[in-house]
Amino acid sequence: MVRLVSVCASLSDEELALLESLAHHTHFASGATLFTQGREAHSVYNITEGVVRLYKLLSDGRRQVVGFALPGDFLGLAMRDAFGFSADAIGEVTACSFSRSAYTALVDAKPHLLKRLHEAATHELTLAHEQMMLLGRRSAEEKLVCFLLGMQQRWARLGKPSVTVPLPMTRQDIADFLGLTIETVSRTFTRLAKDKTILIVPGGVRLMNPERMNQLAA
Amino acid sequence: MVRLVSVCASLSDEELALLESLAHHTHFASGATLFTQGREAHSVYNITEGVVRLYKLLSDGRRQVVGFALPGDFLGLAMRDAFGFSADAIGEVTACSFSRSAYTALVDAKPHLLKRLHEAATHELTLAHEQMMLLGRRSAEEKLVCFLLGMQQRWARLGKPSVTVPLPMTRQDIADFLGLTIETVSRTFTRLAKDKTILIVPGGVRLMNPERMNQLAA
DNA sequence: GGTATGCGTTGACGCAGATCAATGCGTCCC
DNA sequence: GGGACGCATTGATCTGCGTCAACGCATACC
Repeated sequence: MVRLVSVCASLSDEELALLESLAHHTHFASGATLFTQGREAHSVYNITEGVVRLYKLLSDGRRQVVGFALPGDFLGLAMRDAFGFSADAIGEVTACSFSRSAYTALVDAKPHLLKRLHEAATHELTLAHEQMMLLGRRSAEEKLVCFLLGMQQRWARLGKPSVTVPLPMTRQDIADFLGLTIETVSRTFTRLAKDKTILIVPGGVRLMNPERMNQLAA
Repeated sequence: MVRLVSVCASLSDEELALLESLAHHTHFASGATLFTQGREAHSVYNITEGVVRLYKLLSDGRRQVVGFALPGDFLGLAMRDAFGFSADAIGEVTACSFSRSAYTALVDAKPHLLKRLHEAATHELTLAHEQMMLLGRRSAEEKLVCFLLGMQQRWARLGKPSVTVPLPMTRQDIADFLGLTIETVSRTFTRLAKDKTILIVPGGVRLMNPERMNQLAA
């Protein structure tokens, strides 16, 4: 889950063309699986359009969503041989896929590309640490507020800055990302809406009091 | 928090000597701070001896321990300019430190070293995802059992395989790592000891029923 | 129209783990 | 010795969030 845009910024036109020639454009229907935890990782994906849910399962069915991949994000890097988590499409998704061997060969040949990938992985790790703080030490309200601010920032960086944050994932997805239940997520949304901190709109949420939210996210 | 042993396995003798010549051996007293979250990252550290607590703080003092660094682990890689977390010594610690600029130059010059570092970072990310699952979806008992098994494995990989797991960190450190309170950690230890699943010994824990523990960790 | 299915909301109640508080038990230092 | 301090344990009580259950409200299909 690494942004290709930034990764590719260090490539020459020639190298970009090479990368493009290796890519397979693929479409995934809503709910379709891109790949499954534990399966051998043959491909690497770059999301072109849509949102992807990344998650791990426990044997008894408990689920932890480890992230949501947005357009530009790269999937399938963080594994030696097998995928460390599953990924499926939230709504329609288009992606470029690369064969793992071609990807590995390219990376071996281009050290500055590797450097970008390493920077990206390192950034992911920082985000993961933030998420640990959130999961281990924050209240339900703080979790939800941090989530909304985080999604807003991510959409903004993709060139869609807005106080209205699109939330294509279900309440259950959000709950499994934040370590909560669907009921707690729903109740917390309702409470924030009653506060006039947010306004719940179809397909998302409008941030009405970002100042208070930033204060809660501290 | 990346193991230098594995990183360095890909270096030639000459390169290892170069690395060694860049290193400053440093000693830290019990409780001493190696570096602080948010400060500019001038150095990179490799732990030689002892255990280091890695943690983030919230403005109101809530703490999340993001990891424990053991001998061989590398610290200070996951940041562009500033440290993303704080680190301090649990007991006496010795470490090699490298200036950040020397480290950067070396990495730029040795692509295969970079590749090792990237693999290590990627492994860290996988562990971080596991920790998210633990923090978001597991019960107190499961958290503790997973922690103990994880520490046992790490000591084993360092060449100290034993059913007696050393726990140099305080109960508070463990609590802050697992997203619990000190009281819950203490009570859960006591319950596991009454079960005869573990035996609490000075400075650690002896695993008496690894089978049951593995089952709980699922 | 009817009813089935999926998602979200709301309410009543229960419980795992937090909080508050006391006690034990080392080690250190005077 | 004794008391001060840091860490761990244990008990009593509280509470945030989970669980269970009902209901609302779309869209879909017969």
